[in-house]
Amino acid sequence: MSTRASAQTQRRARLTRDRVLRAAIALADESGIESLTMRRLGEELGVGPMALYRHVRNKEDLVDGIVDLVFEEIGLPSIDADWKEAMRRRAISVREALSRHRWAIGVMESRLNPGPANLRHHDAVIGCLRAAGLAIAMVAHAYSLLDSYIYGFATTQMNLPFQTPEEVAEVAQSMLRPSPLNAYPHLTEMLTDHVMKPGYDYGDEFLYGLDVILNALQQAQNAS
Amino acid sequence: MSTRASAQTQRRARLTRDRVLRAAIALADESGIESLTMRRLGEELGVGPMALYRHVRNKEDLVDGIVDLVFEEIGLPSIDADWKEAMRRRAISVREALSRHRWAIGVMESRLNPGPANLRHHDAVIGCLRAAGLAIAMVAHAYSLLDSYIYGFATTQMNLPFQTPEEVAEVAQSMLRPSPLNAYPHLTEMLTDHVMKPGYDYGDEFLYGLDVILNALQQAQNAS
DNA sequence: ACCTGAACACCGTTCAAGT
DNA sequence: ACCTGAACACCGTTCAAGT
Repeated sequence: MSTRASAQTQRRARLTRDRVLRAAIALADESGIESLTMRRLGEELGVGPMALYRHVRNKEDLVDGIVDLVFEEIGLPSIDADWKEAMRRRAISVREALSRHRWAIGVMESRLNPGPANLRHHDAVIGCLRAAGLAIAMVAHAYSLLDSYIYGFATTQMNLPFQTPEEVAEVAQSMLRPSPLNAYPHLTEMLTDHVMKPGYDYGDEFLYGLDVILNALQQAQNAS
Repeated sequence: MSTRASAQTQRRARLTRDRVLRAAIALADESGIESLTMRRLGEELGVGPMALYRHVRNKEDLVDGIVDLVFEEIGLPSIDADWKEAMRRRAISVREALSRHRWAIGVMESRLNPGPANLRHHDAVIGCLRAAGLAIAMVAHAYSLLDSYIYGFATTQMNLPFQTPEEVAEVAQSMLRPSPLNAYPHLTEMLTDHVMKPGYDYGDEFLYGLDVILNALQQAQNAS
C-alpha cells in the first residue's frame, strides 16, 4: 500500500514548468507532435489537463517552450576558432538537434516569439562572425544563407517519401506503376542509377552543400 | 425570389474535386491554414461537411491536393536555356508561388505523397540539368542544395518576428526590454545598424544567396 | 497555491438515411 | 450518384469549485 502510495506521490511530484516541458518533448519524440495534446500530456504526468495551465499560458506557450529547449541543445559557436570551422560545427549541431527531435522543424515556422535560448544562439553566431572581421552586411548575407540551407535541408529530408535506403526501392517501384509508362524518366533515372546504388545516403548531401556554401562565402569575404 | 433561388443554385453548383480544392486554397489564403476545416470549407461551398468526402478521401487528401495545385503554379524550367539561368528562374518562380500561398511552406513537410505536379516539376528540373551535361551525382548535389536553400529561405522569412520594415523597429525595441540590458549585443547591432537602415529588405537576401550558390555550383561543374 | 470537474465550442469522421 | 443529419471520439480552454 505504501509503495503504491509513494508511486502515486512520485508520479504527482509537484509540477513545474520544466517538468511539463520535458514531458512534452518526450511525448512528441516518442509519439509524434500530433500526439502532444493537453489531455495526453496531463495523463502522462498523472494530472488532469487543466493542471498544466498553472505552468503554461496555453498550448502556444507550451510549444514555444519546447522549441526553445531544442535551441538549448545546440552548441554555441566558439569565438576563437576560425569562423568557417565554427559555422561548420554549428550547422552540424543544429542538424543533430533537429534529428533528435524530428517534430521540431515542423513547428518552428509557426513560432512568432523566439525564446531566450533562440536569441542567445543567434547572438552568438553573429558575434562569432563579427569577431572574425566580417562586415555587418556580410554577416547578414552569411547568416541568411547558412540558416536557410540548414533548415531547408532538414525540411527537404523530412519531405522525402523514403527515410531508409531500403524504402527507396519500393518508392521507385510505386512511382512508375500508377502513371503512364515512364512518365517521369529523369526522376526514374536519378532513383535507379544513383539514389538506389549501394552506399548512397541522402544525408551525405548535407555536408557537400554546407562546404560549397562555406567556401563560396569565404571567397566572397576574401574578395572584399 | 428567382434571383435568390438562382444564387442558391449557383452556390450549390455541383461539387467537383477541383472546385473543392480551389475553395480550400482561397480559404487558406484568406484566413490562414488553421481556418481550413472541413466544416468551414463546407460552409464556404454551401454544403454540409460530409458532402466534401465524396470528392476527397479525408483531410490529408485535401491538403495533398492543394499542395499539388501550388506546384502547378510553378513554371517548369526550359531545356534550351543555360542551366544556371533556368535554375535561377525556377527558384524565383517557386518563391513567388510560396509567397502567394503563405500556408504552403508550413504544410509541405508533413506531406508524404508527392502529387503529379510535384513529380512533373522535379522530373523537369532533373531533366534540365542532365540536358545541360551535368553528371548524375552533380545533379543530385545541385538539386539538394538549391531546394534546401529555396524552401529554407521561405521558412526563415516566415519565422522572422517581423514582416514589414515598419515592424522591425518595435521588435528591436521589445527585444531589449524584458532582458537584462544589452543581453544580446550583436543581435541588437545587427538590427539597429543594418536591418533597420532605410532600404534594407530581408527579401533581397534571397537573390544574394541564390547567386552565391549558383556560381559555386558552376565552378564545381567547370572543375570536373 | 495548486489541482479538479463539468461544461462549451469546436474538430475529423462513421454510419444510416434521404432524394 | 450525391448530399444530409445525427452521433462518436476527440480537441483547447473557461469558469467555479475544491483542498
